[in-house]
Order: sequence, then C-alpha cells, then structure tokens
Amino acid sequence: MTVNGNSAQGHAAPTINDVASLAGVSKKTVSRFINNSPMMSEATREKVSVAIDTLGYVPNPQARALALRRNFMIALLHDNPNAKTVVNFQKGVLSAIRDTELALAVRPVDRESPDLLADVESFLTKQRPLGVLILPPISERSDLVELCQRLEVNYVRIGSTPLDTSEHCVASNDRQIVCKMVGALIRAGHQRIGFVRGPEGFRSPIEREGGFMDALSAANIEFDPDLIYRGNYRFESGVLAGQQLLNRETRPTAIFVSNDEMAAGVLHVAHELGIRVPGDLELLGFDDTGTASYVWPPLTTVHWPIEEMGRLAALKLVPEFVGDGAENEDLNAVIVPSHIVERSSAKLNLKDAKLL
Amino acid sequence: MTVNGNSAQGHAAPTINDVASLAGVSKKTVSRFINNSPMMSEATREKVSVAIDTLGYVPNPQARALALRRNFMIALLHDNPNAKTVVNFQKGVLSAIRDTELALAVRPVDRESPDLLADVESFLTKQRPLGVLILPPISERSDLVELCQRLEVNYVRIGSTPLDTSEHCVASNDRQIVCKMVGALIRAGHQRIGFVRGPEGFRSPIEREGGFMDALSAANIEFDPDLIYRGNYRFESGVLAGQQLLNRETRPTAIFVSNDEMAAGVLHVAHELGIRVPGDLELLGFDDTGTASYVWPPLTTVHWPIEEMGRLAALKLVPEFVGDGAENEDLNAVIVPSHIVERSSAKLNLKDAKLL
DNA sequence: AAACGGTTTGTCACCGGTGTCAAAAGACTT
DNA sequence: AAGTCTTTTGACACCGGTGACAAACCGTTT
Repeated sequence: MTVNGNSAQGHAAPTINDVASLAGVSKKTVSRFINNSPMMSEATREKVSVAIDTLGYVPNPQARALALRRNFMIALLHDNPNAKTVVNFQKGVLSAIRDTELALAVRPVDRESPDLLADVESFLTKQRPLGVLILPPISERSDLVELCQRLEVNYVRIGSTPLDTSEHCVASNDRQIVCKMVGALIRAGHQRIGFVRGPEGFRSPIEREGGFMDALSAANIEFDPDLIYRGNYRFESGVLAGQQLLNRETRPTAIFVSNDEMAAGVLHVAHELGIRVPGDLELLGFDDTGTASYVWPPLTTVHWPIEEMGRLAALKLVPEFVGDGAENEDLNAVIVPSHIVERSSAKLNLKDAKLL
Repeated sequence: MTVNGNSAQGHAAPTINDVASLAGVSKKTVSRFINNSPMMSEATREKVSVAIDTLGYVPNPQARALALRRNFMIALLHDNPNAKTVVNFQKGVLSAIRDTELALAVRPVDRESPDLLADVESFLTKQRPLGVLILPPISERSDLVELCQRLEVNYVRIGSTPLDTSEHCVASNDRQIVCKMVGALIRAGHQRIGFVRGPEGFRSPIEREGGFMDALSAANIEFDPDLIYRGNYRFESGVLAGQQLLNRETRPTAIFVSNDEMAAGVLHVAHELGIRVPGDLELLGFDDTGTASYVWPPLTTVHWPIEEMGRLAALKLVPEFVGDGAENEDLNAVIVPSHIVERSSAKLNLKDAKLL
C-alpha cells in the first residue's frame, strides 16, 4: 500500500472544498494553512492538517497560478554553446527542487537575435515563472536583468565572477583558480607558456585571462604576445590555436587553454604534428565537463562547479520552496569554489604554493 | 516602435473582457475566436481579430490551464546518462515549439528508484502537461506508458526501434545502420572484428548488437565470442573493454563499439598500449554527440539524429500548436534516418554496398 | 404570418484557488 | 458585565478563461 489514497474516490482529485468541509472550516482557512499563514490557532491548524492528510489533498498549481498571477515554475534562460554545462546545471537545479511542486522550464535563446528581449518578455509575461536562472554568457546582459526587474520576475545570474548582489548571483572565481593552476605549472618548471583565450565580449574569458596574467606576473615572467591565440571556446578554434602555436620554431613548453573543448583541439594538432603530450608539451584546460577525461591524454584542468552552482542558484531563487533541509545553507555565499583536477596532460607543483 | 502596444495602458495586460468590449461581443465569442471554433460568422471573426491586434491581447495560459485542466507545457522525461543526448533532444523540441506559447519542462527521473512511478504520477497530476516526451531508456518501460494512459496524458516515446504506434513513437533504426557500417568495414578488409556491447536490459544495445551480427552473417563470418565485451555505455567501461580486447595475443583488427564514450575509452587504452589507430586497429563508434570529434583520432561513427527526433516528437505530441509551417510534414513517419560519418578512426568501403 | 431548422451569439455557472474586509471569538480592562 | 483591543475566521468577489445550454438570428417552408 503506497502513499496515495485518492484513487479510491472515483479518481477525482480532492479540492480545497473537500478539505474544508471535512475539517469543518471555510476554504479560506484551508488556504491559510496551505500558505502557512501565522494567523491560525493551533487547534484549527491541526484539524486542517488531518483533513489534508486523510484526503491526500494536493493544491492545484494552476488555480494558484491564476489567483497569484505566478506560475509554479522556474525558468532556465541560456544561450550556451556547451551542452554539458547546461545539463549539469539543470541537474543541480533539479536536485534542489526535486521534492517541491515546482517545474523547471528550459528556455534557450539566441544571443545574436535582435528579438532576444522581445522573446524573453513574451515568455516571461505568458508563463510568469516564479523566477529565472540566467546562465552565462547572457547572464552578463544588463538589459535582460532590467527586463526581469520591470516585469517583477525574480532572477539569479550565474557568472565567472560576481555580477550582482548576493541574492541575485552565484559565481565561480575563475581568475583565482586559474592563477593558482598556472602558478603550479610555473613552479613545475615552465617559463614559456602559451595561452588560448576565449571569445571577445564576455566575462569568463577575461577572468581566465586575468588569472593567467596574474600567475605570470607573480612569477615575474614577461608574457610574449606571440604566445596568445584568441579562440571562441569551440573545438575547431582549438585546432586553429594549435596550428598557430605549435607550428613555430620555438614552441611553448606548456599551454593554458581557456576551456577543455579548445584544449581537445590543441591536443588534436599536437598529435598530428607528433608532439608528445606530456613530454614535449603540457596542456591545461578548464571546465572538466566530460571532454577532459575522454581525450588522450586526459586533461589536467579546473573543475568548474556548475552543478553545485545550479543547486545554490535554485536555493537563492526560491528559498521558500526548498527550505526543508536547507535552512542552514548560507544563502549569502556567492562564490562556489572550483578545484584543480590533475590528470595526465600536465604535471603541476601544487605543494609549494605560497599563501594564496 | 516595436510590436507591443500594451505598456501604454498603465501596464496591465489586456484581458479577454477588454477585447470583448472593444469588439462589442461577449467574452465567450472571443474565446471561440481564440480556440478557432468554426461556429462564427466572418464578420465577427474579423471584428474580434482587429480588437485583439489593436490591444496586443495574449490569452492568459494560467487561466486556460485552470479551465481546461491542462497546462500549456510539454514535459521531457528522461533518465539519460548522456548529457549531449538530452540537450540535443531539447534543442530539437524547442525548435519545434519556439513560436508557440508552450513551455518545455524537464523532468529527470531515477530509473533505479522504486518511487519512479509515484514520482512521475505526482508530477503529471500536479503539472498536468499537455503531453510527455519519453527518452530512452525509460521509454521502454510499459508501466510508464500505462500511467500516461491512465492519467490521460498524451505521450511520445523515443527509441532505437519502433516501440509503439506511429502517433506515439519516434525511432531511429540502429540495427540497420550498424549493419550497414559494419558491412562497409568488412568490405574494407576486416575479418576479425571486436564488439563492445551496451548494458543489459535495454533495447538500443540489443539493436546495435543485432546490426553487428547481421553484418557478420551477411558476410559469412563466424563471430568469435571472445571478441565481445559487455559494457555499460560509460567511458570507464570502454577502458575495461579495451584492456580486455587489446591485451590478447591475437587482437581484433577492428572494433565496433556501441557508443562513442566507450569508444573513447577503448582509444584511451590503445594509446596506452602504443597501438596505432588507425593502422594497428580501426575503431567504430555510435552516437556522434561531440565526443566522436573531440578525441584523437576522430571517430568514424553513426550520427544518431536525436535532435531531429526531438523536433518530430514535439510535432507528433502537439501538432495543433506547431501546425503553422508543419502541416505538410509526415507525422506518420516513425523512423528518422541515421547516417554514417566517416572520420579517421576507421576506413570504410561504403561504395560496394550491395542493395540494402 | 407563423412555424421550423440551422447557425451564430450570449448568459451564467464553474475551474480551484486567493484578496479584501467584515464578523466572530478571545483576551484584557475598567 | 460591558467595553475595547487583538486575534482568528468566514463571505464573497475575483483571477481569466471555458463548458453547457438557452436565446437570438436567419433563411425557408407552409
């Protein structure tokens, strides 16, 4: 015998009226119970609670949505080239809202489209989600945020660095972790280090570049501008980067690539040129969303905690729904720490790190 | 000046009553227009249409959801180990419903959990989606389908082979395409071919195995049972497969691996053992969701058309919403054709194929 | 002109909750 | 015991649509 008891009653789901008459109160009182209003005596609270349990009553979200002008749904807005990022983030969000009545709607948008704002506005006004989660890179667009504010839709932005106040933002600290990893690479003996950058116009490439440069200047290494390649985070551009950086007479002994997919592209070229990795060349990636462990050799990289960020973002967006086990979480935390995963593509010297 | 005109009116969205009074008709008539009921004179249809346009009226989905006991949302039910599959499927679905008022809700479930059915039932009764899309492997579970039928929720199942009637199913034909690819491998000269199978208990591994065996028997090659390894579709199990199949005195000259992630694992081992691919060994994968092109050498594989399957599944699930450009699609089609992508990990002889 | 069948339109209750505000019930004074 | 203030409860309209059914309209027929 399982938890559910309502299928006996000819299969009509019990309504608030059923509960009200069974408990001998008005439906407004039941409504108060549902929304745990403080203005209730313990006695009636108990009566209603019993009635709800015996009927197996569950409030109808559509009716509440109409009355409250708010759908019991949170939306995920993204324009993300990386599937794994999106899915892992979804996993985090869903682990947070698993036992709630909330649904998660995904809404991919087209960053390039001039209708982006109109699209999102129509989505928000039609679906009226409780709130939206905005993934990078569009999380950086202030016009989107202003739209949310105007439409009075709560939001949480995800970023590679804090983009907003703590209740509206979850971030990793890419700059710091990259600095740490590249620092460990330098301490392992490298001086001539290449850098493959991400696309222009977004924040995470800037952060990762900042971390790279920080590490170099901390070690008093002057950066050779010939050793930089500007990619777009895609595998193909990693191939181009590899062709440019590895086909020169004096190759770098190591390359930090701003994400794993491009690192896979560089690796591809290294193989074609017969350059041994590691050995002739060491390679550092960023993201750790699968690709890093599927290539040969597996990449030393930064694990970007996107799943955990999803979980935290959901907690911040709708704390009142996920409160159960999470009251003691620190919802003011903005930074979710990343960590370095040392695999075969590069040897690091993590021990001798000076104080951070 | 953009399309929207309602923000002038103090920002309250126009309701059906506004439209009704502007058009000089009752709100029921407007409702008829919205649901394009046939019982309307051309004259009133025109009046209402004009009123809707001038006000920029959009029906409130929550209200309709309440009245119709149906949420304007389709749900994606999955328990899929492969992130790319899920995201690409989502992309297909969203390309179909982009211009509709529909939302897409994702609902990952836990195949192992004894509460799976209860979970899904609670989700379906609470959210009351228009319909659900069920991804493999849980698309094979008949108890889920019976649940949908009992709750009167429309559904479309995705599979590697037709699982249901044409209105409830979209499928690839894994067996046929694998047979074709392995046949081309045989014609390229291989006789001793290894096989890495997917997990027990699901359909797609069976189909892919069937295709492999078909190709062998069509060429009158007897299969050596020592050349099979049973994996679970994950990278790690590909590594184990590689260790077993490649550490023997007489190695296979080629291996067909039932998915790309495991193929990446086999490749990993080949590199460790210094086995050249191609050259000493040729490798065939299946899926083509990214991994295949990010490894070295890039894999010859089958492109599994999961995105297109998503699009078609959405069309079948809610044809009345996506009808616009799609009337002329064949919604009776069940099989979405796959195709072979020849990259570097194996040379095929596709030309000399006999008739299929 | 009245009766008739078919089409188009409107009325009103209803979907299942919530907001407003007034009434009822308790607690506390005097 | 009556008066006052505070807490708890209920009546009723409302959120924005749809369904059932009745009314109005229209062109024919008798």
